[in-house]
Amino acid sequence: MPELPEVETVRLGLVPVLEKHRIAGVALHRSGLRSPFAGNFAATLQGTCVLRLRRRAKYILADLDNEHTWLIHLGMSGSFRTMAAKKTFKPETHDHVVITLDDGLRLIYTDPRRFGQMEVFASTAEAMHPALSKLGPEPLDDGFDGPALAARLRAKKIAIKIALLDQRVVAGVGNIYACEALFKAGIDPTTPAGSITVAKTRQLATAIRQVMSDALASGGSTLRDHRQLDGSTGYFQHNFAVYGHEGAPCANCTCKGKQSVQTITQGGRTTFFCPVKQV
DNA sequence: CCCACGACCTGCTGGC
DNA sequence: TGCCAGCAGGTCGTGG
Repeated sequence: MPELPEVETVRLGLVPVLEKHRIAGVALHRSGLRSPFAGNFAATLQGTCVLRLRRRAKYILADLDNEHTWLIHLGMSGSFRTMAAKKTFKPETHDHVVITLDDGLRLIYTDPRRFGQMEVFASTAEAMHPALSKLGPEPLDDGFDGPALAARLRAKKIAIKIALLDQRVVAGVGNIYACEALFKAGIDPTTPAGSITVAKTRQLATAIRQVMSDALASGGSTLRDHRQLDGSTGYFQHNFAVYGHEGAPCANCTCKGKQSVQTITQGGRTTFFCPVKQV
């Protein structure tokens, strides 16, 4: 599912469920997700209180009261739902992790494709964590602007679209929002990243921030799997200008529908763009 | 270091 | 109706 707006939407939904609550029980319904649950995963969570939920890039981080951090990545198809612990629970096929909270709520993690990730690590080791240590700037943080982005793109020869998917360049951007931001900024997705002008780089940074915050305000985008905890969908998918619109006139473009949205494959993923606006 | 590509998994869609 | 190729919001490892 999940790029920054979807992950942040899920985090916000988890806050009232987890923060200041004690984990009474952890049940694992298989040995792992993308990789096996590391050694003491369930035992380390068991009995701890969640102090705070944070997000970094596409990771949700829960600070526990035992000096450990619980890391969650939703992969492509991960989602959470809750149900009262009193109810009988019969796990469905892809319900992999079931957490019981001290207030009698049950939190269920479902992930059909199992590209997700869950682990616990000592909080002091966060700065050295392989998945977290190399991440680029958060696009919604104050410091993210044209120069900050330019510094990460400098000298790169790879296509800008591919660079935007690199989490070391900007954190939290995925295929949808990379396409949408490049459209908004009017940049050809195949442009070598390091050759984009200062002015265009500034527009791109602004476009990334705008797309991310607009999507967040809409609860993210639901193509298939993304759900809030109560099962409701995001609705930013209705505002896509180009993503998923191959052959259709792009929104608000100078081509006025005469040209249509086209697709190319970059890095094995589909890029949607307007050949008139994005030059 | 850079980059292209396949692997990891399941489910859905569209074409035949 | 059934089967199968192709594709899907992400990351990681390998090889050139």
